[in-house]
Order: sequence, then structure tokens, then C-alpha cells
Amino acid sequence: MRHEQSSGQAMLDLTRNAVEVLPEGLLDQQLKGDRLLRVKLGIDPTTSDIHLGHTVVLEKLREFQEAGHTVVLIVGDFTAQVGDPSGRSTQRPLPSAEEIAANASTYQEQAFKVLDRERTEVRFNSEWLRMEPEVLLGLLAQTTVARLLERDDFQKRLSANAPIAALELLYPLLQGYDSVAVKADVEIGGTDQKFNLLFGRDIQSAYGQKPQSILTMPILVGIDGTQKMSKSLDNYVGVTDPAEEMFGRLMSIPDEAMPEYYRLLLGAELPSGAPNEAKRELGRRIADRYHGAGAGEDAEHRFNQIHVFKGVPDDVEEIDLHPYSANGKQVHMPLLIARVFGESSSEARRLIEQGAVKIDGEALPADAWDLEPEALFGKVVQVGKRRFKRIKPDG
RNA sequence: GGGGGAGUGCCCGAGUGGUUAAAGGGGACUGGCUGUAAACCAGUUGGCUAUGCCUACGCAGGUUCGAAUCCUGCCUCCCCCA
Repeated sequence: MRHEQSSGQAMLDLTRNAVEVLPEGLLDQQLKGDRLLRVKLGIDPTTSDIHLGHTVVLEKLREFQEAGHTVVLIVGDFTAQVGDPSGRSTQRPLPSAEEIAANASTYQEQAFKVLDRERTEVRFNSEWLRMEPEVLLGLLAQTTVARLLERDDFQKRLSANAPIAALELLYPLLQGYDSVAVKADVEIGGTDQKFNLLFGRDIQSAYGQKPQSILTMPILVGIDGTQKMSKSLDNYVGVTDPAEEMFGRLMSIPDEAMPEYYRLLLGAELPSGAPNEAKRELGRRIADRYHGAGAGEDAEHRFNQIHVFKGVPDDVEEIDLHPYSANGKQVHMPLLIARVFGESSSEARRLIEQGAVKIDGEALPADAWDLEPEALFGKVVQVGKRRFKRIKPDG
């Protein structure tokens, strides 16, 4: 069931954008064989969203699927309780069991926005990692502390006198055991995963399996253009974000980050020409990818309404004024803003003082704390550039 | 087991008895400008229907007219020696 395309051709495609493919020549050899490969990716459900950073790796997996291989997606519901030290200078805050369960349940769905369901095997690693103590001891016997401490992350912490939790030490052993459990031929991850991925090879050997080959992908920089994309830094674009949110967030990436976004997300070179148009194109294509053709244009239209024409978008949620104008009394604006836009009343006051609150486009004077309800009927209340609510015409 | 050090606002971090809601930076937010939710410039950044009141410098007490700053106990964390 191997296809026509030569493996030389396959290599070209499958290693595109990869940073490292190790050990030298192994993947090539595997692809030349007639067995379809089991390609592993582990994602710990430590946060609720899969973002574009993850999709760099997911897209690579999809390429393997397109070449006929099977993807084994491991939802790290167990390893999430341990905390991957990769790329961290402090211990990862561990999510609660409830959070992990909640995140794990949405992960597959999100991953399938990129992956082909038919060629994906989803496994939760608690299935095999919730093991007998004897088995765990057997696993621990496979390595030394020196090996576990070798990783760059720990070396940095040691020289900075920063703590390393004993739990973190176990991480690569567990991830490696995942490879054993699913009999991985190839494991893919970000460059920050190199140590873990290589460690998996040792564990597989120790359990009498052929060690996997590893392929690392570049880490996508966040929309701040400086740090890696991550939920905790809030510099990410989630695959489940609304189209206009995706578009807007992508418009906010620094121009310098564009070549990388083009290369890693679109698989293309940054077009020459107006940077603004290139950025818009990026936004449209990503929005289309996750929300269907046309979503990008709609998002762009909304973006133009708000940011270019400084107008009001078409679809503004209507709210009831009654809770704020009992018996036709004056409406206390700080309270209204606070409740309707989810701010504290102190923050709402500051926003009014800063001229950030507009009624039908007119900035509310800094001292206009109270308004007659009639002055608000049917009007659009705007906070900052991009938050809008319309008051119902009859209040 | 012994010794040393640290816990400050979203984060980092100054402050070691008195205009301290707490320097500075980062982030975030707002305004200006702009092709942009970029860059740049400026401002804001505990809460409360609020010219005042409340809460806040790990926790609990205490000293004092007055404490993040001093004392006591407790908790947590880090480092070094063994």
C-alpha cells in the first residue's frame, strides 16, 4: 500500500521546515521501507486551547498522513500532572485534575481541525502511565540522574541556583515510555522537545524496541514577536478563536515576524509588495483555514469597519437598560460599563475619564457619570476601539 | 542534622518606622499618530454608585501616635555544609 511517489520525493516534502531530523538518515531509511510509519505527537492538556504554535507541528503530522502514515496523538493527561520542564526556567504550574480532564476533552476536537481523523489514533497516556509501582521502578532503573540533569533547561537552572522539582526529573522517562506504549517509529515536536524526543529513543531500546527517529519543528513566535507563542503569555491565536479575533490578532504581529508566519503557517515565502496587504492575506487565509472559506473576508470587513473607518460593526449585541435605570432614574455610567463590559467600577471610571467611552461615536465627557436613560435608548455604547453594545430602543 | 537567605501589586523588582495605594521595569489598557490590534509618543494601571470609605507588602499576633519596614510564633521556598 505504498504509493507511487518515490521516497526521495517524500523526504523532500516531509522534512520541509524541520530544524533537525535525527539520527542522520534513519527517517530516510524508514520511509524507504514498505511499512507505514506510526508517527507520534504528545500534547499535554495543560491549557484549554491549541494555538497556531501547535499547528506548526500538527501540519507536519498531516503531511505524514497525506503520505499514508498513521499519526498517534497522545493526550498527556498523566504527564500534565508532572510538568514538562522543556524550555522552562521555573517549574510549570500544574493544573488540577479537573482542568486536565476538561482540557483533554476538547483537545482531540481541536487537533482534528488540522489532522485527518481517519488516520489518527488518539490515546490518553494515563492508560499506561498509571502503572504499578514495580513497573515505575523498572522504568526509573533505566537511567541516571546525571542523564536526566543533562538537559539545557536544568543546566541553566542549576547555574542560576533555581529549583528543580524531583517530579520534573521524571518527565522524559514518562514521555519516553509513551513511545514504548504506542510503538512509535517517529516522534515529532518543537525544537524545545529535542531532549525528550531523544530520550524516548533510549527508553525504547531499553524495552527492546527499535528507537524512533525524531523530527523537530521551529517554535512559532507569539504575536508579540518576541516570545514563543503560549497561552500563558497571551500572545497566541487559538484554533478555536472566532475568525475576527484571529484576523485582528494576526494584524497585530510585528512586521518582522511575518516571514516566519508565512513560512511556518502558510508554507510560503512572504510576498513582496505592501506589507499591509501581506498581513491581511495572512489573516484571511488563517481565518479561512479554521472557519471555512469566506470567513477571512468577513473578518477583514469587520476589521475595516472598526479600525479603518472607526465605525460600528454590523453585529452588535443588544442589551437591556432596565437593570441600570430602575424607575426611569438616571443611569450611573460607571456601573453600566462595569457590568456590561466586565470591568470593575473603578476601571470603568478610569475609562470614562480617559475618553474611552463613546455613545454613538461621541466621547462621553470625563465628568459625565450619570445620564438620563433617554439619552441612551437605541444608542451604541463603545469602550475603547473594539468593544460595542447596543442599548435596546425602548431601554 | 547544621548554617545562611528569601517571601511586596498581573509579573519582575525597589523600599528596612511617618504625604506609601507603595519607586523602576515588563505586561495590559486608553488616547494620539498610522497600512496595521505594528512601530513611535503620551497617559492609566487595588476595590467600592466614591470629593470619602475599605482592603493590601507570606499567615497570625504584638510594640508604637504611626509598621511593608521593629518583636514573637507559624507556613512556604531557595542555597551551602554534612
